[in-house]
Amino acid sequence: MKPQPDGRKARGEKRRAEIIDAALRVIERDGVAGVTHRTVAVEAGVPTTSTTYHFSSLDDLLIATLISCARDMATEVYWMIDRARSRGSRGAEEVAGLLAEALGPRRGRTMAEYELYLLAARRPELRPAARRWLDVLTSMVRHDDEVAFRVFLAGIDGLLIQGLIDDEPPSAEELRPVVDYLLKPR
Amino acid sequence: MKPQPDGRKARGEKRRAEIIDAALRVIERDGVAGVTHRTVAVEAGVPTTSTTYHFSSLDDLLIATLISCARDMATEVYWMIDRARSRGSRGAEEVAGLLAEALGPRRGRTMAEYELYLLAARRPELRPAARRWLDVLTSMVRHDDEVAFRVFLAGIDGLLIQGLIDDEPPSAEELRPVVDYLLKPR
DNA sequence: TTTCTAATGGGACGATCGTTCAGGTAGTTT
DNA sequence: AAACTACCTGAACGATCGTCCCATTAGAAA
Repeated sequence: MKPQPDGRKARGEKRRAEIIDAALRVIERDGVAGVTHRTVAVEAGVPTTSTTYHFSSLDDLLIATLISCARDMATEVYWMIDRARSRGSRGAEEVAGLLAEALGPRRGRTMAEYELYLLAARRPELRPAARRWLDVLTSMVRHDDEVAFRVFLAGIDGLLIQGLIDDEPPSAEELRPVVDYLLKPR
Repeated sequence: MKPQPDGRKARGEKRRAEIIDAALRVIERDGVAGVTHRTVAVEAGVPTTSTTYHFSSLDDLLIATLISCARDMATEVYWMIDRARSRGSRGAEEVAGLLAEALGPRRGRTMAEYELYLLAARRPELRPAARRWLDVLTSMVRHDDEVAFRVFLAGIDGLLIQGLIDDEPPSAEELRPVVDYLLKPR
């Protein structure tokens, strides 16, 4: 890694990243429907033409944003598993806590993630990104029971998407027995 | 029920229903993002102003469409349970078949349903509609085990949304063991 | 028949959209 | 120094958007 290959490119990539961050905030707040060159530019505090310069089209910006979101999600899953292992836990408490957090303070982010799901349903090129956190989980944990593991993955997604349409987000305590059931071997 | 209270209103409501049907087809094909007064009007074969006459705003049209979609979904769930009961089945085969159908021939409709979910996540007034099929299921089946039932509901949703980002839709045979696991008492 | 009302549809207005362009700035290379 | 390149940005273009206006049609009520 060279420290300064090109100061101009470094600044450019930094701004590009800032635009992606701003776009993600717009998605969290208003959904994919709220993403325009102008709303993202205002959110990022840059002129409108800056978003068209760094992304060849609005679609490019949207795809880059959701892929970035998916990478963050996969990273979080990775560290959650790592944390649970270091405690020698089976993970039920960690999973219930993460779900409650995803449906509470991080609700906007969770909605953005499911908008990625739906976008990936219509655009095959986004599917690897949308499956990323599933792949991380699949590759990290031991599969004693293939079917039980698939049920676990589906259960997580179902609890999240159903939690999004609850009138108020469920607490970790409410989710705990369901997660326990999902993780309990038989 | 009077046969003809007003011929004009009858025609009006018929056209209103046709517009909703057209809007649903647009959502299935292009997603909520593809819904505009003009695209829906073209799909329905009516002039643009007709959609603005029957719906006070585009938002009203979108909401009416997704509520209609949710009602259809609830009706289907109702009859699926009824059919399974009349066969004396526990429903595993019916559920697996319904999932495969939802992810295969009826993929567009399924995507539309999950766009309703996400819209409901942002608009509390849509949540009762989005929860409707869950409520139908909850009210119709016996709850021996509350937690197991919640796992079942979450599992269905998770299998559907994950099936939407598979490269090719899973078959009923592939889904069967997972559904069996979800339904098996313990 | 006359009057009233709901539905219809052609046309257009202002707003906002994605995108382009051309000039300007600043860091890199020769 | 000059030449080059990458980034930046104000301004504007054409397309499309939601919505409104107003004349017309047709069924209901008088």
